[in-house]
Amino acid sequence: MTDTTLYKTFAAVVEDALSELVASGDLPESTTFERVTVEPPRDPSHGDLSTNAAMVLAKPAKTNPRALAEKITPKLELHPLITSAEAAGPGFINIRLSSTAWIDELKTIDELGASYGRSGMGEGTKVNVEYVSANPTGPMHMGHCRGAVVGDALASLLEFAGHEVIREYYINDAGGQVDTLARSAHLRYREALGEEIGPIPEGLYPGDYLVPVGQALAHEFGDQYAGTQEAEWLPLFRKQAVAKMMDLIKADLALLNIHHDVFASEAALHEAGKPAEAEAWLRAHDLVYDGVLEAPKGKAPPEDWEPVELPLFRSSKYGDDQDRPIKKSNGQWTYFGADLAYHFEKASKADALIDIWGADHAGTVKRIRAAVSALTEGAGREVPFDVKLVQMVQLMRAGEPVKMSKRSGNFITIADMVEEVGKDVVRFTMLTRKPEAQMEFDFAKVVEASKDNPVYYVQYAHARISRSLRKAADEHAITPSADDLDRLGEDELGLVRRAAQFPREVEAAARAREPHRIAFYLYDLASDLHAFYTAGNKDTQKRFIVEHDWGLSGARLFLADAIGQVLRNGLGVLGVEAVESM
RNA sequence: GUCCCCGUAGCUCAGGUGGAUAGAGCGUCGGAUUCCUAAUCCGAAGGCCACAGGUUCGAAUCCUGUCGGGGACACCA
Repeated sequence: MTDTTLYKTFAAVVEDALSELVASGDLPESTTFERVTVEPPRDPSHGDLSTNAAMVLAKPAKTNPRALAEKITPKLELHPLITSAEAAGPGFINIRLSSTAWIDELKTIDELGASYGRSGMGEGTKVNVEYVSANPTGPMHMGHCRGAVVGDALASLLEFAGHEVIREYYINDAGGQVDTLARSAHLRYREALGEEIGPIPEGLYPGDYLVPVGQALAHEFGDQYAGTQEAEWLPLFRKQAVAKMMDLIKADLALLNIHHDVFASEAALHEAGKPAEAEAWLRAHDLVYDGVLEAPKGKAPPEDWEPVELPLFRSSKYGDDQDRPIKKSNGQWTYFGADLAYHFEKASKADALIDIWGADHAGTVKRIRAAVSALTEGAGREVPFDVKLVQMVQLMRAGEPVKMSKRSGNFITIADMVEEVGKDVVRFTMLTRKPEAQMEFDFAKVVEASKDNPVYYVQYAHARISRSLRKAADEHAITPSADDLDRLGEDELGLVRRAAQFPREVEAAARAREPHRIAFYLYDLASDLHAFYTAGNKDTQKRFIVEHDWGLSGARLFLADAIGQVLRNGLGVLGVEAVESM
């Protein structure tokens, strides 16, 4: 993809000027431009663009920033679209662009359309984003929601920034909690066959969502497993119940418009012998050894604690606090043992890995990071691994915390939530905070005070544009036109300036892997649009549609159309609908 | 005790991987609506960027320590 967007164009212009100074001997041969930035200054009165080049390069050039800046500015001013370049403050170079530059950018937005903001930055490298990965023991509840949305938006963002993305879900279908699920399902199965089961015993899942599972099992198998030994039905019921739970979970995710490409099964990983393979390799490289596990740190060790010899992975060699067991004393794999093999599997099919985890798993980051380093390094192809920890959402209702307990079966599901406030509100709200910060989500606020909700604010901006375009077409037969764009004034170009930052925001957000930045950017863009629009309430000459001045109207509608396009593109990345009317 | 995250306006939060005078929303106060639907806009007040050192031309941002909040420290998943 060619870099046709404005900021990139002028970054190149600055670099060309610097290269000339290298050629003329004003800058040393060894000069690199890595630290040189070209960006819009915070304070718009400083111009359209600002570069720190003189400040960054003064030291190697053995001069002071102002003097160096004086050498750079004349070269910049030769460019036809630069009206002025001057040294300011401690050595910034402030650049002003001719309005033609912004009008060109406006045309670029129109030309690129849905691709405006798309970047080639990722160079097609393959990133695996694993998110949600909720245990298949029940429907999705609020605790999963934030990670699901953040992961999904991040995946879209990386795609938009030029990566190939694999959206993956890891099904923990091998552990003890699946036995509990199977037993709970079996109870419901007996219930469906007409047995009186009474209250759900302690230790089983009480939720109603298992009732239809029991019915389905009764329908499929009749009473053949009703009175038999557990060993006869357990494996079957595990499989069946997990499959049913995954159907439930997929349906819940679909409500948020989240769809994974790959569902990886932990049980399948075991069947394929992957953990054993990893262990063999690690043992051969002295990264797994038989040793005694340290007693748990902190307060008192558990009462039944006794030292046992277990196969341990040398995660401490990679920065973890201690070595971690990959197998239990009963010979089964630990969760970590499987997870290690799982990540190695993923790494073999991608150039980079990202996991989205709940913050309560923070303690296991180091060991997995260690395992990925050890295994991918050993395989001769180190794969970068990044974990995004998503903090808990404190669910509130009118200022009061909403208590949730999975044990009692009393929890707010994603389905409840989407039904109550809508998909777009859930998604956008989850993205209006950086993920590693704790957040509150108050139903009452989000629903009742909906007009104060940022998602409506942004959507309304888009709706206003759509409405204006419709009205112009229906009532005046006017459509956007590029013919008179030179009649656009400073107010209009201000909107273009903001819109032109979208590609930069996309790249910055993708680099930092922080989709929430797009949400904040869209809010700012919407704010500019609303301000512009409202100015037309008082002064009819400032409206998109100016009666009897169809040339100016066409140009303003062209602008409106372009802003709408950027809003659509940004909302698209976040998976939020750009509505036509509200 | 160890590790991770957080600490910015009264409240909820941004702050582009070191830049110029720290920004929004809500709330408070004062304005704008015979409308391209105000789910909007304009203005005012409100700050020791937790605290103390350090790094450098320059720090809310990076480093160290202290304090405060949250979370994790099992062969669970």
